[in-house]
Amino acid sequence: MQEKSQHAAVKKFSQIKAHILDRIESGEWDVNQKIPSENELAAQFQVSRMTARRAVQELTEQDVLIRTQGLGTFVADTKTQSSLLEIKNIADEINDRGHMHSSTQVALSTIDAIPPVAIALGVEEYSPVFHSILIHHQNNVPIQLEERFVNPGIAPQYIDQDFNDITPHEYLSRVAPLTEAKHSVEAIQSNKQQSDWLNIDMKQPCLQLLRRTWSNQGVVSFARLIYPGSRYKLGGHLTFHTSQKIKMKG
Amino acid sequence: MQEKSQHAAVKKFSQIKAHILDRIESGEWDVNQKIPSENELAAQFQVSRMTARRAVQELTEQDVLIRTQGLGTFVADTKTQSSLLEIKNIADEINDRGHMHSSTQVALSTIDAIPPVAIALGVEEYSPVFHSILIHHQNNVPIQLEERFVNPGIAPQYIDQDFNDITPHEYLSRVAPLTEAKHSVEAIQSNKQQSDWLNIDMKQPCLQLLRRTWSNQGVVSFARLIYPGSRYKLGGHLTFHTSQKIKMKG
DNA sequence: CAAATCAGCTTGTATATACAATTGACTGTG
DNA sequence: CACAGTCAATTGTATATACAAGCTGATTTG
Repeated sequence: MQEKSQHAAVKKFSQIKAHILDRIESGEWDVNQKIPSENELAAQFQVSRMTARRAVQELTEQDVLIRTQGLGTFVADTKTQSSLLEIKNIADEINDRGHMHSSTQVALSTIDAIPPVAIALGVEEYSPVFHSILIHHQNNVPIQLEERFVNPGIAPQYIDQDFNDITPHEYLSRVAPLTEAKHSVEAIQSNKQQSDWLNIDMKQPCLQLLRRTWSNQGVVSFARLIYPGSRYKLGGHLTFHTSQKIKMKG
Repeated sequence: MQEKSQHAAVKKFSQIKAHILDRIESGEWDVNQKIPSENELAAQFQVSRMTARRAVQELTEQDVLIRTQGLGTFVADTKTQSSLLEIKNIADEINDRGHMHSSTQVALSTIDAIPPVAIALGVEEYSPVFHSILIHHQNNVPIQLEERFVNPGIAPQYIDQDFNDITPHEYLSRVAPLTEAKHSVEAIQSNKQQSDWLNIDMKQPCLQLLRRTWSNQGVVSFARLIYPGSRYKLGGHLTFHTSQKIKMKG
């Protein structure tokens, strides 16, 4: 069965990025500590210097590292973080961390909108809406259960898609560019069905993120995203929030 | 020292970036319009493809351009959105909702910093730090368990306060104005002690929010905030920010 | 001793090349 | 006409190489 799809293979430079991030997040490499040079990384990972350089370069652009010509590369101070949690889509988040994202479509159908769904979507109660369920994996481990209700008036072709090829978020962004989104986060206990899909024990604590998205035509979709508490933290990583930074010369 | 002409001092890839930005800002290249391919730019500027690529690549990372493999490079829409969750302190949040906030001090002492706490606070392992535990209520119902570790070097009088009168957050804001904060959110199961304090059944799903706060003197405190899943949702708040102007250096 | 120089490391810029992956258009076949 | 296959263009990944430029520490020189 070919239900599974890999939206991206893990590139060499991504592996090196992930390795560097791991060392930093584990505390093995402290702030201001010098990290291996491009040549050392290249030798260690059996890649060319240019490939190692790319990994280091991209992390530098994200303010994770600081480089000085002639001196070396150092772990950046983490101070420039905001008190805002950035909610990104799961595929980008996984890829940004240098891991492999894949997803499995579990269901895709038209259902009658029960009142809470109808209210969230702004449609008539018991009118038909699209309903999809996907499981997202990081390195083949389930990390998010995505249940989504979609307004058929705004994305009428949603039902004809194959979400093994493209994520619902990606598809919806394409057909109805987002103008607004609202989130809420809470802790819940997984039920039997959810535990099965996420491959965790029953009644484990999970993060539940509810998201409503708008385009200029109205509410596009209402999604319930469930993450196993043991495998996911929201905002535990650097929120590089392209701020206009003052650069100081030391 | 050999003199160099100013023209040679400007990097080639920078010249190409400037050229592309000029075309976009002058309106010559409209939004969504296809721009010359890497090979065309390389030929036009008499550089290698990799150099032209670098210019286009950097602008893509700044959301000025959008690239699609096999298709080409296009001028991006000037608006990008990201949704951010705002984390507020519990007392303000409860008051903002028009409810009554109260808190109970459970513990306040000096302890030796075990390694994870020491790392979070940026102090020596097993050096003394302040430790407080409070329960916050909304309309007399427990809604947050606050466990906090405080850097004594920055708030030496923390240990002498009575946190039935003032919240730790309020006190710390007063003595060491916060400059930065970092959060992570996850789902956990409450243990016996936590369940008792929050007056909930054991092993209920809870939101755990970890917060590190900085002042300009360093890490002020590290807090673990636990909310019963049944009583609290982290509020969704949306922010749009238009892309900032890209300034070229050099 | 103090200053200048040099050697050796680092990152920065640039080139040339190869092949993979994706898209869209073209083309031949039934 | 419909469809499948092919092909060209384009971006994506990766390598190998060369030299420039900046920093540090050791060496040489005045």
